[in-house]
This record gives sequence, C-alpha cells and structure tokens, in this order.
Amino acid sequence: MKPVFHPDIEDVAPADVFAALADPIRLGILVALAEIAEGDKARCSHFTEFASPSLLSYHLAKLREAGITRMRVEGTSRYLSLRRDEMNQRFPGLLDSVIDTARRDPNLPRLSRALSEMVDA
Amino acid sequence: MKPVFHPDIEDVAPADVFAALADPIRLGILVALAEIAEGDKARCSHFTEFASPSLLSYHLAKLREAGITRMRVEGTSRYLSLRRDEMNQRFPGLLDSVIDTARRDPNLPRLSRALSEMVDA
DNA sequence: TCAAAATTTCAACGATTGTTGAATTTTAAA
DNA sequence: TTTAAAATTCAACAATCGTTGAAATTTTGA
Repeated sequence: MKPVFHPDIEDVAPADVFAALADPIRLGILVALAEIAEGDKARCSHFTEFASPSLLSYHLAKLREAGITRMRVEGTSRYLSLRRDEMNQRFPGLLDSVIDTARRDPNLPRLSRALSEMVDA
Repeated sequence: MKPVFHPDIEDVAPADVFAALADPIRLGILVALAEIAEGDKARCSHFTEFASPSLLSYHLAKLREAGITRMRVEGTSRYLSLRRDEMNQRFPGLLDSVIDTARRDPNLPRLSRALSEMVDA
C-alpha cells in the first residue's frame, strides 16, 4: 500500500487547476464524482468506459496532482473523491462553477450507469 | 486590416476555455483586462512587460480563440476586451470565479502601471 | 501456494505547447 | 515617398501531452 501523493492545497496554483481541467475525459470524471455526494465510494475501475486502465491512471493522476481529487488506498483499490472543502477554501466558488459548466456540456463523456448505482452504498 | 477570427461562443467547449486559462501569462492578461471595465481600450503593446511582442501575439491568440477576449482592429493597433456578456451567457458564473481566483494569485505577472493609466481614456 | 483483480509503471509514438528571434505585413506619419 | 510603429507570421526547438500496449506491482481469495 504505497502512499499516494496529494499536494498541499496551498501549493496548487490556479494555472495548475485549469491545466487539469483542460481535457474532456477529466471533466467527465469530475462531473461523475460531483454527482455522488457521499464521499469516497468511486473506484478507478468505475471509469473504464472513459478510457483504458492505463490511460485512466494517467488522467486520475492529473486530477490528483492538481489538488482536485483525493485517492484513498484500500487493498488493491483506490477510492476517489473530490477535495471539495479544501478547493472551496483555496479557490472560493471556483469548483462549483467549473462543475456547473462541465455538467452543461453535452459533449463530455458520461457514465452509462450513475456511479451511485455501481457503488456498494 | 485583415479580419480577426472570433469563434461563435456556442462553438467554444469548456475544455477549450480551461486550456486557454492554463498559463500564468494568459491569466495575468485576463486579470489586467478585467480590471479595466470600460471596454475596448487596451492594446497588445500594453502587455510587453509580460512577454515579447511575438510571444504576446501567441498568447493573445489563445485567449481569443477560446472565446475569452475580443480584438478590434484599428489601424496598426488591436484593441482588446473581454467577451464578458457572451461568456456569462454561455458559461454562467464561470468567468467571474476564474477572474476572482486569478486575482488572488500572487504569483501571476502584474502590470507595473494599471492599464487604465496607460490608456488614453 | 497460486491465480485473479485493480491499478500503476514504462517505453514508445506523434501531436501540441511555450518560447525565441528573424522576417513580414499593414498602416500611419514625417 | 520613406520611415517608423504595431502586430503577426514563420521556422526552429525542447518540453510536455494524450495515447497505446505490454509488463510489473500489490493485495485478496481460493
């Protein structure tokens, strides 16, 4: 269970966040994560519709390294969630309007089944 | 006076906007433009503190092609402004929180004199 | 102990990015 | 008509990006 690196939120620059958001797959992931309010239940493999495991790993790392998401390691799985509170404290209002914007984009990839249905609630 | 291309705001995707914002020079330009509420008075050369003319041309094109700014051609000059209303209609609330976020970033380049002082009001 | 599952790592690749500096274009002004 | 000013274009370059597929890692369960 190698620890997963999460940047201190204060070390994240706005440009880093925007770079992480500049990709449709990552925006699709963001929207899906935003939809499942009850934390920590989404796993990487829930997003294999969006990309191959290896590519997913790449995109999830981008989101994580930009301070947007958190990954909790448990067994062979990684559980994903948004760093909502920290993002809100660091960049007040930004994450909400980003999610709002992304939710309205009909061209982003979407999960065929909602995360909350895949997740063992 | 070759016409300058501006995308229809409806053709702009969120990921395009975020890509345009993923650079400190461009965020610096955005903040400076946001500070000068009375439209159309800023010129490219007002930003030579930020980058060489040629690099500036590159960055300003990125902002323009992402639907964020408008360039009015007049003589040898180009006058810059934010496409505030269109952006607000297309991505409600986004531009404001982006500007807010960027304004708070102490590491972005800043103009030594405010644009409103350089501009022939 | 072995095998499967979940995820990452790695090398490779073509494409795009940010940057530089020189050359070009366009317009205005002397 | 010449010159200067404002900005763009272009070729070049190293660096980073998104993607693929194969190999490795880690943990769980039979």
